[in-house]
Amino acid sequence: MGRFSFSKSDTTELPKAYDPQEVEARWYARWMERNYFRAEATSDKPSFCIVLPPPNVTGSLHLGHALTATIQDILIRWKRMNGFNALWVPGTDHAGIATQMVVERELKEKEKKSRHDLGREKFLERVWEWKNKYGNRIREQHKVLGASLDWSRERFTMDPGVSAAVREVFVRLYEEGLIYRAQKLINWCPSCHTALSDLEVEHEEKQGSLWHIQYPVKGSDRKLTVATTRPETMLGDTAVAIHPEDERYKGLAGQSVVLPLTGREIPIIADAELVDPAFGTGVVKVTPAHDFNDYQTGLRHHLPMLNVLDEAARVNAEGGAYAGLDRYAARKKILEDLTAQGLLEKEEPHKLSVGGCQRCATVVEPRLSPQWFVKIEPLARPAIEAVEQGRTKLIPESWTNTYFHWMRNIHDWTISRQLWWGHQIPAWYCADCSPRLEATGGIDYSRAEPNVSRTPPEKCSRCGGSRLEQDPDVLDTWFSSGLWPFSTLGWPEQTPELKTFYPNSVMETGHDILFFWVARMMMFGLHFMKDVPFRTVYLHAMVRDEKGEKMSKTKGNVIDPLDIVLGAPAEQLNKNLRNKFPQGMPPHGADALRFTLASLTQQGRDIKLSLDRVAGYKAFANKLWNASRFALMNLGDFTLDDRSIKERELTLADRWILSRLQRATVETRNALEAYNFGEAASTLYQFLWAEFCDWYIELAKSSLYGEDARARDNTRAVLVFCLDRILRLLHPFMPFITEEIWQKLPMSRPADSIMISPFPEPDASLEDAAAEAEMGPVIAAIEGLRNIRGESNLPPSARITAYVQSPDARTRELLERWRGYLMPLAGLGELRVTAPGPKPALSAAFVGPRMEVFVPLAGLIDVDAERERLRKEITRSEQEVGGIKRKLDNPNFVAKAPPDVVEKDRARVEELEARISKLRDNLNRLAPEAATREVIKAEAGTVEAEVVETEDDDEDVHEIGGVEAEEEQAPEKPERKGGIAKGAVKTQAAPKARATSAKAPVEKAAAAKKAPARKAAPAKKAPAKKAAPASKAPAKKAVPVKKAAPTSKAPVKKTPAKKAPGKKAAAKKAPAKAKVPARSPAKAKVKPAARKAPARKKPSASRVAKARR
RNA sequence: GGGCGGAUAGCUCAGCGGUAGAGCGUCGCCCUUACAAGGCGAGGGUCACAGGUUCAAUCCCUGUUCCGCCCACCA
Repeated sequence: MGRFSFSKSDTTELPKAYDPQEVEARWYARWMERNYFRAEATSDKPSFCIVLPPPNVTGSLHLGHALTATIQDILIRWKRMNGFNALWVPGTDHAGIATQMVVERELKEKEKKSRHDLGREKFLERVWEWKNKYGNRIREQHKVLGASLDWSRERFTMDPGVSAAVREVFVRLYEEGLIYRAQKLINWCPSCHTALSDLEVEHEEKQGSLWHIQYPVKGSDRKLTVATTRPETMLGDTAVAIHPEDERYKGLAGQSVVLPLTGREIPIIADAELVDPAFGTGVVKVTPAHDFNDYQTGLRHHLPMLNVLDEAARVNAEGGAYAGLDRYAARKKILEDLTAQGLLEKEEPHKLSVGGCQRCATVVEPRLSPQWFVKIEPLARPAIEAVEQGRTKLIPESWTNTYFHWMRNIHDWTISRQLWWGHQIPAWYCADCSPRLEATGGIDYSRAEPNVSRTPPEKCSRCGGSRLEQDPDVLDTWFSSGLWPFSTLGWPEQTPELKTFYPNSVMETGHDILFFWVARMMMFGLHFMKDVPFRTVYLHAMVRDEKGEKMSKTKGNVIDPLDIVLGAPAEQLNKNLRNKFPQGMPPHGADALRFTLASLTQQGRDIKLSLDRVAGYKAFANKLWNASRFALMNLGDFTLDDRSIKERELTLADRWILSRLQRATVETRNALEAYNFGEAASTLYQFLWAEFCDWYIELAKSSLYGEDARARDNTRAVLVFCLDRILRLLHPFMPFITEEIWQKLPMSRPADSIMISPFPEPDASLEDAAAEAEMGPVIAAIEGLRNIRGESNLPPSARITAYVQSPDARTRELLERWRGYLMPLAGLGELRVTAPGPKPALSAAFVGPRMEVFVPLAGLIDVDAERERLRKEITRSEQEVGGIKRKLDNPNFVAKAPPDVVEKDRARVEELEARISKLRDNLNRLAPEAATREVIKAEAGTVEAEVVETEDDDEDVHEIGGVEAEEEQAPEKPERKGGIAKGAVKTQAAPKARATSAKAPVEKAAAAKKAPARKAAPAKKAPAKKAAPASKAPAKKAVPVKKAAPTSKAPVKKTPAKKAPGKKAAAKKAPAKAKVPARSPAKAKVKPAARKAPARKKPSASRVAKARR
């Protein structure tokens, strides 16, 4: 496509805060209009295809769906930007039981009717109406999330095309003998009145009882005691079993017992498989029609199978006196009767696992009935092999074993359901030649032979009769979804789509449907397409609430993803959320939700979604917005041309950020390639915030605001270049905000939307190790200075002077050259870079790599805090060096560890020791005794401040007191020693000379101003402001004008009064004080404890360390 | 009864042989002209417990204890 050049009108200034609502609504519509989601079967680009796991049509998206949509959209957008013909197929599932139940419930509530009252045809019309009414909701929700689905290919599992595929598969499997009909014991839901597959039964451990019941042996006085958890099934007993080797019951096999209550006579059989002599009494009642074990036993021994329950699990006519009773009522009655007859020996507590219906939780009843089955083993075998051979790969890999285990122990699949909503089974029974039921005269389906056919047959293949009735049952929902990877592409027609997009590239879904769905797709895909349905299966975790609990309506902890995105009034929220958001949930935007979900993605575990996290990523979006806003505000009429960025003459910061960008690009791509969405997200988060915003933008200001027009334009170019790349890297995660900003960048665009422009390629030539190395000292110096400032609680407005001494000419040259970075970022008023020499007296010091940085204390640094800081640094370094030395002292280590590791440690020791000695040195110079005797000579221009000999110059001390404001400290100053405040005092050695010196006044101003502004009095700092400036700091330009307050020192005087407002004097000081005394002891304690802390633990330092790496 | 995960900072989680990282929360200073949904600084961890392998273990092996999940026709 052509290039779309930037036009000025596009660059409206960005609003100050990002408003996702407005932006998101706008872009989705535009993408749709322009057909960007459409993938063509005829494209010559490599194809990449994902089919969306079809949600239930009548449902509504939950967070699990949002996770699915997010991950898949990331993959699709990423691939699309990488030049793939990326197809993402949307669709919905008819979800048999679930949907039918919903409609039935409504019918009952609104019209007090059952589906039988309506009849099949009418009822199905209702369901379709329902589907048409609610079926669009899913689509709209996906749009809100930004999912780039190809809506032109949307499918529904009961569409004519997909239905034809279902019939085709059924008929072919039947013809191949892989689908059969049989009367077998299956799982039956007495409430839904349908058969269920094994998977649809959920087992739960429950506390039940084991009842011991006596069965009189026929023709003797002996009684056999059986143990059972389900006494009601005794009505259907057709034998009693003992273990053949059991001495206790020797000789009984072959005799019979009289079944209590019914008087029926049943045989005693010996069966080693069923009976475990050690369990219970060693005698088992056998009920083949109501228990899977007994069923097998019944087959082995050719026992009669006596069904005593009806479809609702009530006792049927076979139950004699108990007929009509519900199974549990029957149990109760039976136990009572047994007790009355003295046959109930005892009842003991017993834990057992009970199977419940997945849909309605009703306890499932094994039931003998005619059903359709898929003979699964022949289909499972190739599906196992495909994974064994790696033709399909599961991610995380740990699922592979689970998959194998299940597939190797798989049972035939019960596919018929006694429902109305679904694919009616394409089998017809002949009314002329089928066997009839005696009772009703209807066709006896358990014995009838079906005519299986793709279309309704004209006549019966057996007798030629034409009165054919279709099998009333429908297929398991998963039968049709199992075909999804090819049925959506037009199969059984040989469409171009099928050719282009099968096998699909990735199947992305929750691990909870590995068996339900993924395994079935594998089997069907391999069988009918002769190839795996997809190359990769990515299984994501389950989304839980922030406490790790499953979200469910009954728990009331469900969070609707759309509420997170769009916000919601309080009354619409669940109770937890309502507590958290009494005013209603604020909108977070789809981008923030998506980024959150992507970040939380990690292998094989539950995802606990916390809204605080979402809020954090909303802030991230805002950060991106504002960084862009900053750029746009500072671009002037600049437009980035197509010339390579490297041809420009770049500053250190420019080169550095480009190098970092290159690394972030590689890392992001690698992470995505490996499906590490969380890592990709975190890489981008860190890069944008901690490197681009925290460092680059700040550094760039020096050239952006500078005089040099060329440098300014070059930095503008780098800004735009970086933003462009960042936005593209981020686009798959945050499609909306990235598009919105990208459209405003002044540059020529490769396409008119970011979503179809190329994903950033790594460009090794941008990597610039030299630039990263050069940034090292700059960053180190800035961080060291900030640390000093921070520990003394200096306000940002206070300018300080820094003396940097480095033995290394290169370092000195660098710092000198890039002083434009150091000064603003470290808040310097003045910077002197020299070779090592005399150190400024009474100064705070930072020992960095190949450099020492000094900040004269003159009036603003808290000496006590500074000492503390140094001690801390020393301790840390000592601890680290101690550990390493211990290692080096071990001859084995030196002998066996790789030489580079040893070398590294040696170097580290050297470095640390040098550092420690410098730190000690600096600490000593701050020793209270020393301090009293030092005088700062470093006045105004005298860079080379000298350590002044010990002259007792108390002036500073006095000054201190005199230094106004500063302090209310006075009162709390702990003891003084030799006139020097020893406690945490903002001391300042302020020789009178200082007054004339450059900085001093400034700091004073700052200090003064700060005092009043104490946060203690949150609201009004207004007055404070005024008061502040005053002091002797008249002219200093260093003082921002605005701050420089009016005139007189009068205000200053006032300052003392400050305690009144409750500023620090009152509020903060007090606590501080308390802290101080406590501090020492505590400190002592802390110190030892702190031993493990390595020197560079400060986050920023490590961040940068990383950055430098 | 099998199998699979997990146990790391107050919380949620990364890291997975060379003595620990993020986000949120906490504490301190700041409304500094991109952003207070913000900036700067700080504090916070015997990496569940016990053995073993190794020069070196949060990381590998074994066992234990707790959590969680899956599978299983345990009368």
